[in-house]
Amino acid sequence: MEVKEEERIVIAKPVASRPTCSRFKSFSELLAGADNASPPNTCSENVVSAIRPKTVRFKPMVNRAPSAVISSQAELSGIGVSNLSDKALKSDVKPTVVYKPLAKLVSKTTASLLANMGNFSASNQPTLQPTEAPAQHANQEKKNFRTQVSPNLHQNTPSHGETDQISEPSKAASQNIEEDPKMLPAAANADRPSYDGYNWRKYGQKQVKGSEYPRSYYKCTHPNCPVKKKVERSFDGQIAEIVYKGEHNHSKPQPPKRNSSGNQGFGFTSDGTGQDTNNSLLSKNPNEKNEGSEERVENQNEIRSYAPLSYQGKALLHYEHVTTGALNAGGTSENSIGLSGECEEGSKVGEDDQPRSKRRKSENQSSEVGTSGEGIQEPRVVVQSSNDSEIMGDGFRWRKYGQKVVKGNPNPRSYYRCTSQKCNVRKHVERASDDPRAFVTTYEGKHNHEMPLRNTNPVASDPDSNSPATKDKR
DNA sequence: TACATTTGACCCCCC
DNA sequence: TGGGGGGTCAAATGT
Repeated sequence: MEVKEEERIVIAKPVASRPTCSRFKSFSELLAGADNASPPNTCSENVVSAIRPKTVRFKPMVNRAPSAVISSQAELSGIGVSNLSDKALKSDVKPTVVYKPLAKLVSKTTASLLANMGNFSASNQPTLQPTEAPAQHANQEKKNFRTQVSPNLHQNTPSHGETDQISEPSKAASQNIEEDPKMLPAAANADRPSYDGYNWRKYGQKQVKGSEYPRSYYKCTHPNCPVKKKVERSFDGQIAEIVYKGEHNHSKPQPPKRNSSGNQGFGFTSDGTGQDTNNSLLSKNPNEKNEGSEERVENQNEIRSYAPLSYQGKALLHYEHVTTGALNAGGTSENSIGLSGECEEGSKVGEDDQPRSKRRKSENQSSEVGTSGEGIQEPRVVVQSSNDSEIMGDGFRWRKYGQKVVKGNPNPRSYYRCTSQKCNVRKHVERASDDPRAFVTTYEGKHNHEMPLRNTNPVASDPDSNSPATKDKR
């Protein structure tokens, strides 16, 4: 059957994370199904097997492209866009698309970018990413909101959190893209700038216990730059978590301004941490050391969270996404974001031009990062979300201080503290073992302060804001 | 030919 | 003090 065939393809594909099956079902669902013991499809199994591919290189399979796209979308949708998809998904058995990307207006720039994006046919992206991604990103970056939203609610109201979610999709897309791109010749990927605007080189990947996702290790390619980051991606290709270590001792590399074409601006590709990139790109703030900052965790997984449970229950986090980078405020910024996500490809495209080595060199040049003129961006302000803390669905700002795998649940548990100085409230979040899509949040203590306002406007809103300025100060 | 990614293996840290 | 696990290294592989 068709499915089988695809599965096969999947297997062949190195990227375990992206089960081709996605087309049929989202990975998460598959997982869920697996957990439930009711394997949704044969695919699930296959997928599993595929998960740990041995060095198989991706070959840009013709077939794959479509599938990939689809998957990406699905994933994306799943991630961010829960809204549309939610209904559909829920209603449908098709888990594949958890969320569908909402069609949103895209700025011209975005459109152009998209258009430029090579692989992704305009068809795909434009609809998906451009629309959502941008908006989402902006939000995301704002803070990594984790919203606990009911599945349905998710996107209905594009609230911040939602937006974040949305962004996710974009990210997801980006990620997917990223990954796909990875599939691209290695060289092409090399040192490619991520959304955060920095260039990263993958130096390792490992399956971490308790984590469903493989963890990838990246180093900043800038000479002498100690910054490293760990990226965990969900099978969907979504970034489950990103942790930065160290601070960049250099400004962001300028995005290659090669062609005037839209791509240019985004030279970056997502390393897999697409998120980061988003910010950076958008933000272009030279300052952004966002990433660099000690450790930031971005969880996007949550995006999928479904039902927001009250404190105790299973809370679904939309996603915790902390974009390292700044977020674009407003939808416009989105463009960039969305782009960014997609940009990978675009970026790649652009970068392809240059020899990898050059790319690296370009990094060094980064000093001007901010300027990148990629026309792409609209001067939108990008707010950098502070990676340190994020406003979660519960409306409070939390800082992740640990993660651990607890018995009884294969999923890692993340520990958060309320960032309010006087507040001792803590909570830990973990995926429900029975329902990977659901997050269980347990709170300890009571807040002795009011819930921080969430600003819709990324820039202004966060006190913590990650606005570049603030960060810098920090 | 050069370079990036993959991945098994090793090292070190923490419990 | 030992074991487990995370993080890093480096050869192999592929583009």
